[in-house]
Amino acid sequence: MPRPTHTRISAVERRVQIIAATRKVALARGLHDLRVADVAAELAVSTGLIHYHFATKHELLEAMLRDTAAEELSAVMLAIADRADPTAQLEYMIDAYLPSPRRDQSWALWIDVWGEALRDPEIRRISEELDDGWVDVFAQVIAAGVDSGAFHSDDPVAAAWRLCSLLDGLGLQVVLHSRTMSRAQMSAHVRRAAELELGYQLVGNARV
Amino acid sequence: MPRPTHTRISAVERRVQIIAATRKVALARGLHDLRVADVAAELAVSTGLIHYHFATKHELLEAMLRDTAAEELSAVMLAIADRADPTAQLEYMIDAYLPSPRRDQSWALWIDVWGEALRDPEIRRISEELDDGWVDVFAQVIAAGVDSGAFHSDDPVAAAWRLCSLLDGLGLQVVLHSRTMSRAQMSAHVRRAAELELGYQLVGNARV
DNA sequence: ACGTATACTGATTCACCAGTCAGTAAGAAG
DNA sequence: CTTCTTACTGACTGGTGAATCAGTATACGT
Repeated sequence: MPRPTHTRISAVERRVQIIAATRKVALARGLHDLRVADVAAELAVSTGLIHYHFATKHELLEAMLRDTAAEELSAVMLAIADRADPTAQLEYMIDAYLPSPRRDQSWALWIDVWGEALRDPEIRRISEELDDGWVDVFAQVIAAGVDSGAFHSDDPVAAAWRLCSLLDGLGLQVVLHSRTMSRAQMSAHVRRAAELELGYQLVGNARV
Repeated sequence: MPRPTHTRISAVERRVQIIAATRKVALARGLHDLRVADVAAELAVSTGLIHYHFATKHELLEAMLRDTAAEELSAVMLAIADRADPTAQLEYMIDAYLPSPRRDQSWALWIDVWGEALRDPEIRRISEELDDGWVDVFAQVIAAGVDSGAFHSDDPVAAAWRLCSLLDGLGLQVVLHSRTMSRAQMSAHVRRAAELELGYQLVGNARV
């Protein structure tokens, strides 16, 4: 004799709630260890409710990742729009990409996503769009810098791919093997690579 | 009334067999989807036998990854020793790192390992040692090239970390999003980065 | 007030798979 | 040959967690 005890809210509102809770659990426990029951517990609702709104766990994760990726991208783009100077924009983007105590969970999430993406076309698509998004923004900033004479590059898009990929590879080291590489070392490496790539000195580039 | 029907072999031999079978299954099905039963099936033995030699699945994976990492590293080092010229050595290493139809499975394996390493200190250790190993070899080759005047770099180890991390980041794109980046594009990116980093022209560096 | 669409419950089902264990035989040692 | 160690079997157990579903209450429209 099951009986609902909780507040009824509209389906759209509930979906938003559930996605937020899913993100919270995924960041805390990791994508791999996330159980539908955890998400339900987070909202103090039944597991049945989660499945009422999302047919499968896979669908739930997909929605949450899509949402998170879009949010991350729009946050960077918004922050970039606030700055006029390409130099300041590049500085900001590099800082925003670096792992940090506050962002380590998010890095871990996307590293898990890479593994998931190997097996799952939908997830692969989401990860691809996020990567493309970052590269686009980097490329725009670099192109603007080339126009203003602050940087030079004969191919801003290619330079953006190299910078982004370097950030991915280095970030992986920092998150996985913090003993081997610190955030400060990573920062120095990226700044050095940006110097070489864009013929430009970023501030605060301590030697490794 | 269980009864053994198969050839008895020594424990050491069997362990080697099982590790090889585990690697095969992991490459084919992915680390994530590997079941102990698959490994047993691969050798046409019982699941009990696997657990007789490896107490847990985790122990089995650990042994297999340790083995695989060591093998990969010694293969590169051997190939490097065959070449006297630092330029040829660097060429070879970059080619060996690039994903290819033959190596895609191995890339997928290590990408899965990154995710696993997030949660597992032992696996993290193995991945760390492999990465350190590659960087060591790169650093030695670069240092040799600096001595011979072929490259210049004021910090071969740092340059090696940047090259290796770039390779990881780009390889990820190729394996995950082959539509976005091809092996040829990756190759061009790496060669371009090596040029910038080492002040040196590698052969065959087509523009992207 | 009444009916109906819809949000929600939670016990249950179902499948999966690592790890166990009692029993069995090969082959080395004496 | 007998004994004893060691490799090996395969049915079974136990834990896990996604997904189901019959039943229940709420809110909204009429």
